Parts: sequence; C-alpha cells; structure tokens
Amino acid sequence: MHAIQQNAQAAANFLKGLANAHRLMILCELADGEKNVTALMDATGIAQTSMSQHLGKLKNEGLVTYRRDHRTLYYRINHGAVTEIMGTLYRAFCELEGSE
Amino acid sequence: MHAIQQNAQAAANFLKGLANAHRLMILCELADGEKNVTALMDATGIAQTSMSQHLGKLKNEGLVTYRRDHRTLYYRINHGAVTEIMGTLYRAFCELEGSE
DNA sequence: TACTCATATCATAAAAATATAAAGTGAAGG
DNA sequence: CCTTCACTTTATATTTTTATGATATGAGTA
Repeated sequence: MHAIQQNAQAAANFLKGLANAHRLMILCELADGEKNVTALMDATGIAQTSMSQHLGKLKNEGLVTYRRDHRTLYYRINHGAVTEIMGTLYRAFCELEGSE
Repeated sequence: MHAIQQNAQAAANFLKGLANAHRLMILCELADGEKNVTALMDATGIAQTSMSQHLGKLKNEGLVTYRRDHRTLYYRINHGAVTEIMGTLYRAFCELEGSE
C-alpha cells in the first residue's frame, strides 16, 4: 500500500476528476451506458457550457472517452477504477440510506 | 445506481476529502494502523500546520477519528469506503505501474 | 452558400482549497 | 506555577475550481 506515496499526485488528480457533485451525476448517467451531451444535460439539468467543461475535465483525466456519430458526441466511462469507486459510493451513500 | 444523484453532494464532499496528494499519503500511512501526528509528519514530510489542517479536514468529513494518549493524538481511518477506495487506487496506480 | 444543430473554447468573476507564519491550548514534568 | 511538548487555531496570500456569458467550430441541411 505504501507505493501510493509515489503515485499520490496521479491518484489525487484522478480523484479530483470524480470529486464534484455534477461530475458524479454525469458519471452516474454514463454508468448505464454511453449518452450524448444533450441527453446528459436533460438528465442532470447542468447548463451547456458547464457540461462541456465538466466533460472536458473528465476526458482530460482519462475517466471518460467519446465517439462521434454525425454531429453528436457519445460519451462513455473509460476507466475501470471509476466504475469501482461509483460502486463503493453507491453502497456507502445510497444503499445504507434506504435502511433508515 | 441512479440514487447517487440525490446523494451526489454528500458523496462529492466525501471524495473531496480524499482528493489531495498529501491527504492520500496520510491515509496511506494510516492504512497500516493508527499513528500520531509527529509520526505522520516524519513519514510524509508534510509541515506541522499543514498536517493539522489536513487531519482536521479528514476528521470533519468523518474519514478518520482519533484517540488521545496523554499529550499524543493517535489518528486512524474511520470509514470503510476509505479503505475500499484506497484499494482501488492501489490497483489502478501502483500495481499496474510495476508491470511496465 | 447560407443556415442550423450539437458541442467546444474563451474570458471573466466568484468561491473553495492550500500553504505558511504566528499565536493559542491542554497535558505533563520540574 | 512555569515550562515544554504535541498539537490546534487563526490570519493571510496564493492557487485552483466552478459557473456564466459570449464566441467559435465542425457536421449536416436547405
């Protein structure tokens, strides 16, 4: 586990990609499969410019990738650790809430 | 998985606690078991005031807790999701590096 | 070619995170 | 009670993150 020390900055940058409520909502949508930008805006209520910047950040950190189909860009999750952490968050913040 | 939407802010706040290289290094040390502040400073090289503030943040978010023994405070990890995510990061950023 | 659609980029301002220096606190020892 | 130790809190400056409005781009359509 001590090897994280040397990779701490890379791991922290990766986590910073996730550590925002809007980006979690986006990733939550993408957990179901790929979606285009407009569909993500409709599903989350995030404004266009903001959405584009969040997707740009997720893309730069390698958390998501996309394909183009004509004028439409379809984004999808591109990193196994994202899915793993989403699962951890779901168990910690969603399932346990339901039992109250 | 969609339930994360409603809990996105809480989950994001939790992740923000982790999303910093210095705090990851601290948590990495605590993964071995409890340590006092001076030991954490020696192990990580983080300055005293900064260490205290990082520990304060981790404590406020509920990621760690501590016990007092005389003048010394021993911190330890206090959230199962922290350990899970540290494991995910280790596999993503440490183990795979070793195979190059 | 002009136009619209889907999305990205740029510029800017406000808010949050971080590091550092200085001062404060509570427990123990002389 | 005065001092030291182990640590926290406060104040401040810098950097980073985020949202918003304006503008730009590239792909398809009339």
